[in-house]
Amino acid sequence: MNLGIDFSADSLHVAQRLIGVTLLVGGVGGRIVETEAYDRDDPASHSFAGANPRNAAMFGPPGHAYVYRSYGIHWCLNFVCREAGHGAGVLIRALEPTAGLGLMRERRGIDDVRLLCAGPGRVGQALAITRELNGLPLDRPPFELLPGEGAVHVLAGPRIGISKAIEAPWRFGLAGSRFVSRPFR
DNA sequence: CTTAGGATCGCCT
DNA sequence: GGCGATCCTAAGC
Repeated sequence: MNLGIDFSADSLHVAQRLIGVTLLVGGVGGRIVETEAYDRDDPASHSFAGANPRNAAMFGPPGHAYVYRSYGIHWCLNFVCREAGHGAGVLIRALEPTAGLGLMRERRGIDDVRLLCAGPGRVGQALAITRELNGLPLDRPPFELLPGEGAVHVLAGPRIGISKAIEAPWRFGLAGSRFVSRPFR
């Protein structure tokens, strides 16, 4: 049970509910300000063509991590949704840094807070995400999810960096946040 | 401000 | 051999 978030729900629902929630990995992280939903019948999803060694965690139990290597360089973090075997998930695209700023600056090699976690690859580097975390449950260390404060206004728009299903408005963000990877419009 | 190229891994045809 | 759920740097308007 994480904050009343039901990870067995639809990835679209989970992606919106995660906005405003604080994500920490080993005590380092911040408030989630941007997510993207992916689903099994979604041409842009890693799970679209079925399970393989790389995306296996996406077909595992909900409420666990799916970590993948992007462009052979970056590590990106997803939260698995639906039931085991379905293949849905939510990509964590950006955080507003709130905890472990010094460590994140060191790992990223930059000072600008605004750019520490503004993008899925940057989140991975700042939180030291690696394949060791792939498949691990989100309700136990090193993961920690903390409830957001008050109501949040969530914006939606097309997902970024994909070439299929480019029109689906399955990217979500915290209205007014300057920590998103790209503005909503 | 926008655009272009390189880095580099795993699964695909 | 091709192509990404990306990011950084450099160069051009």
